[in-house]
Amino acid sequence: MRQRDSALNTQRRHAILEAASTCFVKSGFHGTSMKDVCGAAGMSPGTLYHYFRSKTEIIAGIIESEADMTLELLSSLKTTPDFFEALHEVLDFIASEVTEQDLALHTEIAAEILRQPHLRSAQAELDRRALEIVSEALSKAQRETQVDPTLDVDVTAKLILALIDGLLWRATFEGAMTLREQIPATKQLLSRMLQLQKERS
Amino acid sequence: MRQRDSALNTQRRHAILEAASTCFVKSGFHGTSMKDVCGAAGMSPGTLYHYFRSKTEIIAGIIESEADMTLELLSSLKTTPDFFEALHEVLDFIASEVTEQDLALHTEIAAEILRQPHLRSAQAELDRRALEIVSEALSKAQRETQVDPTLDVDVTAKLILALIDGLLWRATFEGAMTLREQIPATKQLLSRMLQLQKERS
DNA sequence: ACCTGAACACCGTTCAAGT
DNA sequence: ACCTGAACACCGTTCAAGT
Repeated sequence: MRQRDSALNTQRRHAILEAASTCFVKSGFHGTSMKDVCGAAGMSPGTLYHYFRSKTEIIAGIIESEADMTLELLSSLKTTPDFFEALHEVLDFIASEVTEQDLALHTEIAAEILRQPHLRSAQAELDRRALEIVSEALSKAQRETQVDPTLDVDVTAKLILALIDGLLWRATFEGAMTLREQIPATKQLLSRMLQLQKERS
Repeated sequence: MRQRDSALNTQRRHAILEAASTCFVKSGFHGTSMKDVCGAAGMSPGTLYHYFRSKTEIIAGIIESEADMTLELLSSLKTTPDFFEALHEVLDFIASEVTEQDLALHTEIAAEILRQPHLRSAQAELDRRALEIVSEALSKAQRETQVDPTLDVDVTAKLILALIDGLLWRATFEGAMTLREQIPATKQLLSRMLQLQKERS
């Protein structure tokens, strides 16, 4: 994407993303003007537009760095010997690391993803990769008879991700504390959903 | 909220909401200017601002009418003799009635809810009422031994709503068709989650 | 190339003036 | 009260000019 990548270039871009994140958490995406970001980053509008072509591209930069972390987190599901233990670790990580501040930024990002077609297709691509990781992890767990082999892995993977997305969405309104309270029940739900079923009536 | 409610008043407000919805579906919330809404509704800016104090208040009006439908849909869970049948009907309704256009409007609404504090607290209030309905329905189903009595009704109700929200959120990127394909697996998941458990191991 | 800051186009909202 | 449309304040972005 970027043609040149000098030390100055990456340094300035990073500084802008940091400044913008701070502003977005404090005042929201639309509550902060480009002038605000310029002030926080200590540069003029012309300079900022030299490194980012638009306000949306700044959000895209923030999304990109968050996406890497998400995919890395999910990857542990593919390498672990115990699928359920790894799944619990993922949920615990979300519960412990997600602060009110993170949720505020997540909210601003989500709102802008919903609005901008370009960001939406980037998110769709991220979702596809996340889905692939979880599907493969489920297949592996099925082969090792840890997970009910009658389940369709793609559909099941989508449900798992939908559940996590829904929990984060609701945490936006109810706060990080309520999210944390949901975690044990979520683990139980996933166990009942995925584990080998006994014959029943 | 409104002090006077003459026929002209309600009629004009309704016309504005209709015009705005059409514009938002076509161009998005930020893609449509107040001038666009004025044109679609056939009135000048001054007139529009006579009936709605701001662009946000227009979205608030749309949300209000959608919220009523949501709560009414969930209410069937409380009155039904068969909880699972009613739950399946709710899911089927969502799958059948939600068109790509509905999702587009839902997306714009969601984005703005995330952004505006005033809308967020309105959404939180709606969530609280939805939660109450589902919790009560679960309690009733437990008393009638249709649902596992060891489950915490509040936590379980939140999980059900989170799952539905997550499915709708993902449908935003993957389309209404994919949502429909998820419904059978969602029913199975909810059955495993809620039904009386046989002893195991 | 990297940077400045004034200038431009646009949009949400207001308000003096009309009926 | 209901309505008009010009005017205001603000914001994302650009560009001539500098180094």
